[in-house]
Amino acid sequence: MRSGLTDRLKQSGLKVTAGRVAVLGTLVEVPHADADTIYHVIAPHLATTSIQSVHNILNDLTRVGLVRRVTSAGSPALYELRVDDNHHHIICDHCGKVEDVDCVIGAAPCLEPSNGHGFQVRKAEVTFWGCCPDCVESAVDDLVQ
Amino acid sequence: MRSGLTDRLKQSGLKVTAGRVAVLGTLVEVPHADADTIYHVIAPHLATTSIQSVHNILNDLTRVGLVRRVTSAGSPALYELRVDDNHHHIICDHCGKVEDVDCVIGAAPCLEPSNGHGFQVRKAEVTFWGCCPDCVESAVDDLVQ
DNA sequence: AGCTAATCTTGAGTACTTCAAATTAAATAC
DNA sequence: GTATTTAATTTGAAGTACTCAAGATTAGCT
Repeated sequence: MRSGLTDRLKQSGLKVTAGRVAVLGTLVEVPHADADTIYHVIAPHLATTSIQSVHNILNDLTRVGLVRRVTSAGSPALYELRVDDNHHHIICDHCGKVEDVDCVIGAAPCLEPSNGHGFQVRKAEVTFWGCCPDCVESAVDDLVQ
Repeated sequence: MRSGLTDRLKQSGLKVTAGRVAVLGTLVEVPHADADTIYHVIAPHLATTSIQSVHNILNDLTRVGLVRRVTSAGSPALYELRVDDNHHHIICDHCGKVEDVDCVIGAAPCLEPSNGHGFQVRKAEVTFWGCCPDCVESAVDDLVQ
């Protein structure tokens, strides 16, 4: 299931190393993982690696576009395998679970701000915050915007 | 121009202290400021305060809803005076400048994801990334998604 | 197999933020 | 106006996420 990981590295001009394949492999299994999670997944298989190396690898992969970095309020950065669609994320307020969301309402209405202040808009990120099904039962909270 | 700051604190059940008024006053002047910026603005007027106190105050103000915390990739958190509309932000890739953007395209299309994975959606955050007018002249970069 | 540049390892260090205990100040009651 | 009570601030320490840099190692090429 992790076929082509080495090919993707080569095509991006990166050398194929055990660490990079392991990080990519982890992201195949865990769609949204932070650096620490990835480290704990691969550490048993790569005894000599470290959390710094994982950050290093993730930076490299992000730089060449194999991986996408997602930062959300008050949590460590998450990484996901880059898919070239413009999907977004929904995050659970309670447990922090992250799910992908296809771009809202048909086309991509969110890609054009009504007033860009003269900015050249390059991309738009949409993050939904809410309560995941598992947490909905436990509490019904304030619905402030 | 900073009339009503003390009233807002009282209405939120917070005691009116010099530090809180100063932080709110700073946010009136500087619409998007991080904790460090706020500290440097108020430090000359409140010699005994500290960056930790500023964080403390900002947390209190955020908790009661007087201030909104905005986190963006790779930068310290920014704070702004809460306005109860659902406006969003556009951030410059180069200089980090932040501007407000009214909610895209008329109503609030972004508040309903096409597939919520069963989440109870509470709010949506839209962040636009681009190049501000000042930086546009210097470089025309890659326009990746 | 040998060379070279890229990559990893290791340790230290930085930025931002949080925590906790003692001090201080604001709001209320007197 | 003063005392009381409760909340807020100060101060120091610590934690988390991440970056930097120097030397050791390894992938990919010839």
